[in-house]
Formats: sequence, C-alpha cells, structure tokens
Amino acid sequence: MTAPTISSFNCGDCPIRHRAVCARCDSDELEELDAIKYYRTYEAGRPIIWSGDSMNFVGSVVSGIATLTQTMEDGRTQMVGLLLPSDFVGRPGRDGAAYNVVATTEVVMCCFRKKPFEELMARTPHIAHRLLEMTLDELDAAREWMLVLGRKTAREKIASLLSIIARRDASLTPAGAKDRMVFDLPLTREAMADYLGLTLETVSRQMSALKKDGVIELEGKRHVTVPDMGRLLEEAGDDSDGGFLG
Amino acid sequence: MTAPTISSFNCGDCPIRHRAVCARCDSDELEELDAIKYYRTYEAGRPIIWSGDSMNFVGSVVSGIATLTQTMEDGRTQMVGLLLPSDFVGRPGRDGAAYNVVATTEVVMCCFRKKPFEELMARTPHIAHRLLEMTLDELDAAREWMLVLGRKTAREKIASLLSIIARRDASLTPAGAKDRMVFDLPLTREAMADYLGLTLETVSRQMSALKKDGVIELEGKRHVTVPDMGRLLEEAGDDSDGGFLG
DNA sequence: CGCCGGTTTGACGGCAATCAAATCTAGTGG
DNA sequence: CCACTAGATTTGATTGCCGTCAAACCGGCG
Repeated sequence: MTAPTISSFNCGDCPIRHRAVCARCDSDELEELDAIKYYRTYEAGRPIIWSGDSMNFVGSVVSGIATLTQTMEDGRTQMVGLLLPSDFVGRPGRDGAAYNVVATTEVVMCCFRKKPFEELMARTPHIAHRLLEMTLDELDAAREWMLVLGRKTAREKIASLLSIIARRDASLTPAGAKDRMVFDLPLTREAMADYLGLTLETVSRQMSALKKDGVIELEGKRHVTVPDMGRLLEEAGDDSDGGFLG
Repeated sequence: MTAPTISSFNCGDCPIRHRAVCARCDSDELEELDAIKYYRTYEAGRPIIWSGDSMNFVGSVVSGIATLTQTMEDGRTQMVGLLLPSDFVGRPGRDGAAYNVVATTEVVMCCFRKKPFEELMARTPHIAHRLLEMTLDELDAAREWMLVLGRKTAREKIASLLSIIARRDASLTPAGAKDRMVFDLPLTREAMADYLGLTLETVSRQMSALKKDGVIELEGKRHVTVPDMGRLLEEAGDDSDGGFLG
C-alpha cells in the first residue's frame, strides 16, 4: 500500500542536479546534503502533504508532476502551483503545511529531514541563495497567474495554460521547431479547471472551440499539437512573442 | 515637479527597522547599508518603476502605500501586490522590472543602489535570509490571492479584501478590540477592482450591499467600520476565525 | 459485456460586465 | 462665500459569458 522507498543514488547522476535547490553546491556541500537525504516515491493520485499537517521534511521533486492546491470549506478548489522536476516543496522555518500537495503522476521526491536541512541552510549560502532565487521565480509565476485568473476570458485562460506547458516542454527538449509544438497534457480537465478558476465543462468547451478553430489539434484527450505557436500566444492575449520566441 | 529627497536619518530611528530587509542586521551591517542608501519621496499617483525599465536600485517602502500591477496590451489591469511600509521592491539579480509600481499615497522609499546591495547581500547572510523569509511570505500571500481571484464571488472578494486590510491595520495597532474594527481604505474603487479582478461598478455595488446588510458601515467613501469581524470573515468564505482571532 | 471515470455536448439561468446617467466630493476661481 | 468643474462613486438597464444541471459518449478494464 505504502509507496516504496527507492534506493539512494549518487547526486552526481541526479537528473535535477543543476536546477534544484542544490544546484550551486560544491561536492563538500553535496556530501552534507547526501547525509540527510532520502528518496520517496508516491503513486499517481496520492497525497504527498495535506494542508495543516506538520511537515517533518522538505525536498525536491526528482521526477513526475504534483499539484499545490487550496480549498474552501464548501469544496471549491484552486490550484496555486504546479510542481515539476527540480521544484522545491516545503517552507524552511515553518511547521504546518499551507497547501495540499498531490501527486498527479508517479512522483519521486528527494527529501531532507527538516531540522538538519534548516541548520545546513543557515551555514550554507549556496543553498540559501539558490532557494531565494527559486522562490523569486515562483513568486513571479504566481503573479503572472494572478493576471490570468483575474482578467482573462475562459478561452484566453486555456490558451495561456497550453502555452505555459508548451514553453516548459520546450525548455526540456533541446531547441527544436519553434513554430509547431507537440506535447502531452499532464492534467485532467478537472485539474485544468482548478488551475484556471473555471469549471471542467467550460474547459472542455474551450478546448473543443480551439480545436475547431485550428489553434490546436487533439489526438485522444491528452495529446496536443500546436501548429502555430504564435497563434496560440495571440489567443492567450500575450504580446505576440511573450518572450517565447526570438 | 520632481519629488524632493528627504534628508537621511538614522537607521536606529527608522520606523521599519525591525520588519524590513534589514531587520536582522547588526550595527556593523547597518552601517554598510547606510553607506549605500538614500531616501526618495514619490507623490501620490506617481509611478515609482515602470514595467520593462531597467532598475538601478532596490529598496524598502518606509511609509505610504504603493501598488504592483500588470497590464495587458488592451489595457486590462491586474494588481499583483500591495506594498506597505517595510515591503521590499525590486529583484536582486535581475535588471528589468517585471511590474508597474505606482505610489497610491505619498511614498517614502529607502533605496539601495542595486550593484552594491547585491554584493553586500552576497556576503551578509542576515540580509539574504531575511529577504528569503519576506519572499516566502509574499509567495504565500500571492497564492492566497489566487484562491480569491479564481474561486470567490464578487461579494466574497470584497469581504476578503476588507478583512485583509483590517488584519493589517490590526497588526500595526496594538491589540485592541477584536470584534469591532475601524480603518480607512487606502484604495480607490478602481484600485480595489484591479486587485479583485472585478469592474469598479461591481465593487461599488457590493460595497453598497455589504453596507445595506450591516456587515460594514461607511462614513464618506473611505472610512470603514466593521461592527463584527467574525461576520465579515464568514462573508469572505474563510473559516470562521481565519487565523485572525484567538 | 457492462461498469466506471473522464470527457463532451446541450439547455438554461444567474452573476458580473457593459453601457449609460445621476450623484457626490473636493478643489478652483470669481 | 458660492457657483462651477473634474474626478470619483453610485445607481440603473441590459447583455453575455460562464456556471449549473443533465445526459450522452468514450476508452479501459475486470
């Protein structure tokens, strides 16, 4: 029932070595981190952390995708973050979790016991600086998302989400075609709705509309082809390039 | 025409000494900051920074209120942050500003030239840690706001904004009556609308409705009395206490 | 084959946006 | 001191987008 613990592997071979909170660490620092780290795997759909629970670890997503959500008492749900490989989970210096974290796909986490991590961070500027940098990036992303949530139409919201996912895929894939893009949606329609502040019916309708208008092509429910990225960005209401091309 | 530069004063007497980015600094560190700081005053309504401009300083709001906004080409505007005394402006390590920063009231900023500040931060963990802490707080606030923008009704949005402003006032005012609260709105109806992802007409209507229903009392347009804070929090859709009372 | 979760599509209604006009408030100058 | 003006706010009438409720569809799996 419980997710298995995978065997430790070497930080040098870690797929997120150069992007996670440990990105700036030298080999000595890495050794210290290694001493307090352990891996843990969560099955798709399983909660990783529940809002309000006290957390005894922080850590990085090594592989897979997880969501950060907030809910109201009556069940209304808003996603407030999407966690991808290298993203950091948990807040040093705070005990209780502020959000629900749920594995969307199978997720492997590199966990650090919280106390030792905090102590290590206090004497290791490389870690603290990297964490600051990552937090500032997340803050920017959250603020960009506030514009989407507050001011964009349903159609623009969907286009915004698709372009963000496409951009992210592009950053992993070595520079390929900028015009045509192909990717798999890592989210259900309901998760997309929770991300965008819509209902799943509206998400479905707008996906169909974008397909009908030739902005996207769909194979099955999840496999998306964007024939013209510029067109998608226009639909998202961003400037024609959005810092994406050129 | 140009805002006057006020004369420097001693950090020891600074009203935000214990809450700003310098909160953890000892007297030596304060002296180093003092060497690169200067004060600057902006009149109400004046832009402090324009999105895309390159910034040659970072700094703290000493007094007054400023807004952080994003806009789309067609003019749709979303506020993404409200800057109060002690809040930090600017991002170390980045040249261009990502948002518009506008003074809502007269604002006094304690500015640091960016390069020297970055260098100082690199060798002063007290500053880096405090900035991380403040950034994490802002990230939490932004995520809380995403729930408001994405999932709350107009009435709940207004109640949420009022309770946030009330809470903030309470944190300044020494613990007074928790039940009844009185404060002045620092924002116009339009700014409230930009914060909440609404139109100013809807803001006005909902303010009138909350007044009619006895949730708030208004004296003039800006002076608000909340007779029962618990009631307001209910209207905001938060748990009955919202971490505010008790 | 039949169930089940995820998804699509349809019909309808409501909440907030839009368009428009009245009212209030604070300056300004006569 | 008061009329006048500009900006902020309130209020009203109407529209339309998106949410709600409901039913059909689809693919996968026991």
